[in-house]
Amino acid sequence: MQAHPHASALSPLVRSFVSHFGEMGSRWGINRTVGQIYALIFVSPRPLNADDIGESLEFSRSNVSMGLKELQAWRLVRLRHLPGDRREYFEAPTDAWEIFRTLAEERRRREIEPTLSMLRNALLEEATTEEDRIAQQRMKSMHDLIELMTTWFEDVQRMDQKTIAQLMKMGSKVQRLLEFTGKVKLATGSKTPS
Amino acid sequence: MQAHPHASALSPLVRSFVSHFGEMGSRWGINRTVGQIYALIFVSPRPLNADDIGESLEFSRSNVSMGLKELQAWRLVRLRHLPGDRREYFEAPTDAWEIFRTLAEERRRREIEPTLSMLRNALLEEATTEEDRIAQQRMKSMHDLIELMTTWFEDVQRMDQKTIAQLMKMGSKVQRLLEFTGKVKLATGSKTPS
DNA sequence: ATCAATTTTCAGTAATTACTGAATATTCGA
DNA sequence: TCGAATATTCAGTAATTACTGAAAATTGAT
Repeated sequence: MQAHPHASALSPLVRSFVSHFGEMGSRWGINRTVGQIYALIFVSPRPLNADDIGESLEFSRSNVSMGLKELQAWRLVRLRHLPGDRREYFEAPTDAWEIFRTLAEERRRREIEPTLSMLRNALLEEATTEEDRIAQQRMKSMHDLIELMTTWFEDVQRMDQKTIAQLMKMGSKVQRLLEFTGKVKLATGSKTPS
Repeated sequence: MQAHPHASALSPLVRSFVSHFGEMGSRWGINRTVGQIYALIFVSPRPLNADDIGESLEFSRSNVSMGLKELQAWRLVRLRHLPGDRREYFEAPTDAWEIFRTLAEERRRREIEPTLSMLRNALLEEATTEEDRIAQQRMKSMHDLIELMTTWFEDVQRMDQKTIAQLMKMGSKVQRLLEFTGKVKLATGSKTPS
């Protein structure tokens, strides 16, 4: 049932991780192949070259090449050279926060920004009919929420990891803190020093 | 250049909104058709039936039917009946926060939960090789981050909208508050009353 | 219970997207 | 500068996904 005998065997552990990312990738915009390549690089203890990948996953060389190109465009993998080897090797950042930030940024650039810009244009139009007025109202509330969230996200990204984690662990207890603050009246000299 | 003469004309405003959602939908898991149907319902001042939609967007009746089924599965539209009309009408929640929450929940259920569960299983395996040990380490950090974020998100979802908005508007100023708290030592009797 | 209105399903087809191998281009060491 | 090693492109094909029209199922009014 196993296809070719010459694939560098992946352990069952890695195999299942890789195949899950394949599935997930295709539920996403990313295709199955790309998901699998990423997963493989992510768990690999050393940088991999295109042949390693193609062999392990049994993809054609050209397919691997395209997949890597896409992963680089997403900034999820980076190119490296190993001394005394002409081939290109790839590795993925292992820090989960960093990965998350990269993904979020990239998605913002590709999906959120174009949407915001479309919405802004739509809101500049003069609505002539009642239908359009209502449509615009709804677009406005969508626009405002997206903008609020992205601004917030930018802010948060500037905080250091430990602080974010601390905040997240507090969860809704932050709320109480906020109420508390309402009473104390925080001295707001604003602005984070970059 | 306009295809068929009998489509209920959409205003340019609505048309561009709808088509943007089509594009975005296909970048997403959702397909173009479904994105457009959703956009149309979202901006419509009144509930729409399948024929309305098919006519406006020039999709076949069956395509609309499937699209609506998917949107219902995502809980992005809901079915309504108009008095004295046997047909099914659809409308979308207009509150942007509600939509966001629905989307987030649904995605969690479909994407995050299965991933967490795969990761948990992987972490239970006994790693026999060094490779597997390293792979597991990385999976663990991914697992922990996802879990932290989802738990946090659950917490936040329980807060009321106004509070969330308030918090988001503070952005990174929360950090200062947190530092401040460190000194005051907040009385933590924990747990939100459900 | 009947039947017209309405919705859903589904097999076939169209459109899109993914993948491959061969050809081309690039890179780097000698 | 040449040529072997390596990487990329691309036209053709395979696989997948989306869409349609016809048929079946469901619904609700009478």
